[in-house]
Amino acid sequence: MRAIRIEIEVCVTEQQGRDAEGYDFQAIQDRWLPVWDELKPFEVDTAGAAAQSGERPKKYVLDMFPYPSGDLHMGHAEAFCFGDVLARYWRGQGYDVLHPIGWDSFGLPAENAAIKRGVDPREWTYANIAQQKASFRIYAPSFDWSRVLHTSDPEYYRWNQWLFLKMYEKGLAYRKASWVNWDPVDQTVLANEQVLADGTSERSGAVVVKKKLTQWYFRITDYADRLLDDLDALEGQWPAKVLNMQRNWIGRSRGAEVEFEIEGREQKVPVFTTRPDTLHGATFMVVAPDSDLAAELAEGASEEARAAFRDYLAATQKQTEIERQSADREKTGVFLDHFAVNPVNGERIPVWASDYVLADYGHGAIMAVPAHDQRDLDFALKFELPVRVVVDVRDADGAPLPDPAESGVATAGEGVLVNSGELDGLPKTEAIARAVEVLEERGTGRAATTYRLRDWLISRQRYWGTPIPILHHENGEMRPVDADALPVELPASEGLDLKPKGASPLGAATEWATVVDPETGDTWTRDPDTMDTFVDSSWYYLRFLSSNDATQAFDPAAVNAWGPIDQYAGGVEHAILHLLYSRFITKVLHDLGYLEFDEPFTALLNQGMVLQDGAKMSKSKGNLVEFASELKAHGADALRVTLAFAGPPEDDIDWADVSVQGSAKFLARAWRIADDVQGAGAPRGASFAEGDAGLRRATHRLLADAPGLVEAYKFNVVVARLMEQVNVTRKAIDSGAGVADAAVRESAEAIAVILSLFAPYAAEDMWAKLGYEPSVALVEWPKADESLLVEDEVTMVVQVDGKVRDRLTLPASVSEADAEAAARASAAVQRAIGDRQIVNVIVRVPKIVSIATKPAA
RNA sequence: CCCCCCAUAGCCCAACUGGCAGAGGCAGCCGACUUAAAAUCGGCACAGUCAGGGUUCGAAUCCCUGUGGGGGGACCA
Repeated sequence: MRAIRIEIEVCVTEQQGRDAEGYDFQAIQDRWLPVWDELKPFEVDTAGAAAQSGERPKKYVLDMFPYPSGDLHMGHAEAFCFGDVLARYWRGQGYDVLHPIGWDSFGLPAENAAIKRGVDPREWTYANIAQQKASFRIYAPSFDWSRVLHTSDPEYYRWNQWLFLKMYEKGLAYRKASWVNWDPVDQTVLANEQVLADGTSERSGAVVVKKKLTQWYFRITDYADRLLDDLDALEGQWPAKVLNMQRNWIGRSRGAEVEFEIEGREQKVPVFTTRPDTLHGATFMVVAPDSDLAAELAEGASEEARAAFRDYLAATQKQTEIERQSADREKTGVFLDHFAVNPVNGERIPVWASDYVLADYGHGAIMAVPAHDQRDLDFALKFELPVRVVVDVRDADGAPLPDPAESGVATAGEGVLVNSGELDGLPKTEAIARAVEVLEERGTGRAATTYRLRDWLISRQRYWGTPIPILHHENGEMRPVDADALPVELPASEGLDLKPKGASPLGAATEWATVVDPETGDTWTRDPDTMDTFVDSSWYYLRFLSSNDATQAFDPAAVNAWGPIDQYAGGVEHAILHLLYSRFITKVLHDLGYLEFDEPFTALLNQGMVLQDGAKMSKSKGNLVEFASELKAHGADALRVTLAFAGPPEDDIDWADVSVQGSAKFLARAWRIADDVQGAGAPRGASFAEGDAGLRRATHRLLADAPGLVEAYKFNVVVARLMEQVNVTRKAIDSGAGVADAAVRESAEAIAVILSLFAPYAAEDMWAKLGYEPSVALVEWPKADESLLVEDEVTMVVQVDGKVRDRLTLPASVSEADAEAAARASAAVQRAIGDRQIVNVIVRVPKIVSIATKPAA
């Protein structure tokens, strides 16, 4: 294995040596990197009046900023390739493009690496950032390097703290005791969004357990409706998949809240249901065993019932999320020795506790309608509770479905209400509306909506994050850190035990944590938790407009002139997490008056993953393709072209399916055209008008089509079109118009300009060979000449009964009548028609004539 | 169980959104160059669009059903 690798490298080296006069990516990279370092072609002024006047069109193009866990990998290569194609494209269309870069540099990997190796998380983090910066420099995305930010810099996270305090002021940040997701490996709490569907942590992979803890939350549920409804406006601009995921995640459910009286209890119990129409079929009530209500009811129950409940609750809490979620579990539960009163018919119904009811959804209690809800039916059959049909549901043939009590299958479908008093005879939808009216009239219920979305748990019991700027008094009082005392800087990690142990390491930094009020002499203690790093990334895009501003989080004027992001690019793994949080914070900042817009990302491109042999690359699987070695072996251009050409950007790329050599070959062919023109071609500034018409048409067709293709993210097609253009230009040089023809120069220039989206080095070198100054990245695209696009002659197809029977060469401007006449005159067409009778002729000039026939009468 | 997306040459992928199934690449084959190979250059071949039904003069494209794959949600009331 080792030997083969060396041999290959030797081959490559020899090849480079031999091609010294030809295309040599290494020499080209070495030539242009220092020039670009000097030129800084992508720095933009966002603060000046001109930049904010809107006189020149702007585009804010952003790639999701990287986490500095080691060097860049192929995933980064792909993501930043696509974002850069778009940034470069808009520059070529005459836009002022802001394309910044930064690092999402707080987070657990740094801390875990620090624990493992006994180094400061800072050192590890900033060393990795330096390495990634160096790799980026060679990979050469068109970043504005003047506005780099790192979220772990105090100058950044001080504004994170500012944001937290703004949220706190508005009541959007609060502390509560609740059952939370606890990661037993990383020893910290997690937000709901960080727990995977299988109940494991998205970070550590550990099975998440539930703990009751007091934690900080952001009140994202206040924004649930807006976060859901505003997705509609992103339709077509965001991938359908992400919109679908966000909608599912927010999970709005409309129905009604019904008040049930419980015998022997003053307060009524509210219950959420999507089917208020089936209230007459509610034959029992179920409450979540871990809810306060269950505990309270058990308290007032018989000794026996109380004991049974205690055992049941203990058993429930021992289960992991995975056990709890496993499909078709046998229903379990205990009778709570209480009865509720059905508000519509006064019926006395038993109250049970069962773990199929969740404490934190709705009100933690349900009305059970076993006839029309499978879960309730399973429970009713297990514990021999009554089942009453209140909706007459029929099958497709109109026959009544079997009685659920007999069949064991609940009937949840459409039907007409029965046994339901005033609702009898109404179809389901109308019955729901009427039921809500009745409840409201009687004051026993109202229309209501619930959400799957939970408030965002933002505190973490770890070191490497933004300290929460809150002080605690021993009397339980809390107060925010004064704005002028920000940032609350992290204490040095030296001397702190960073090992996960369930409590924040900051709590042990006694000197740091203790604050004495100079006026009162009172002692306060700093909140020991740090913020979820998704807080950091929820607003970083605003900071880029003024990343060096020490006086404010962001400059509202600049942000409103340049925001929102016109084009965001990144991985689908953030479909919910980052994108939802960022949308939320943007809406909050909008409501606080800082932002004119309330959606952060106008258009979103999700790139797929880079796989190897059908599997995600990983060291443990041994299928890792190293970005650094690929970059060294093939150069930045060939890598970028390969990634862009592999397929639609949102599809996964299997590295086994693509050919970097193929891309290198294409680049060499493209480059040689400029080389040929430099040697013997038309001079710079030559008039193209006299050039070869056929080649010119191809060039202008490319210029006409490329913008639409780029804007539709069809980068693979643009590269294919460039390959085609290189092929026809080669042909023109070798066996056509010849290298001196002006059309060849025109084509070479167009290739260089469009190629610069994908292969900035090769394109820059071509541009220089064509006699121009750097940088090609700043050149506005030549416009397609419409007059060159029209063909004089076209091939028109004639179909008879759907089959192609002839192809006619006709003037492009042919009239419908002439086209039809020509079609009818064709011998092949006449043969196909034979003695059949023509019933219809459809003419679409200049493409097709379609003749429909029937047998002669 | 519910929702969303996808299926085109051996492989990766195009097809102006209803109008000749093929742009591009990989792999393959033939030829040129070479002592030979690699590289390079020139050329060739390859599928009727997952299956079935429907709408239409005309369907890869629209509709229905199914199969296969990917993703999301899910004891959510």
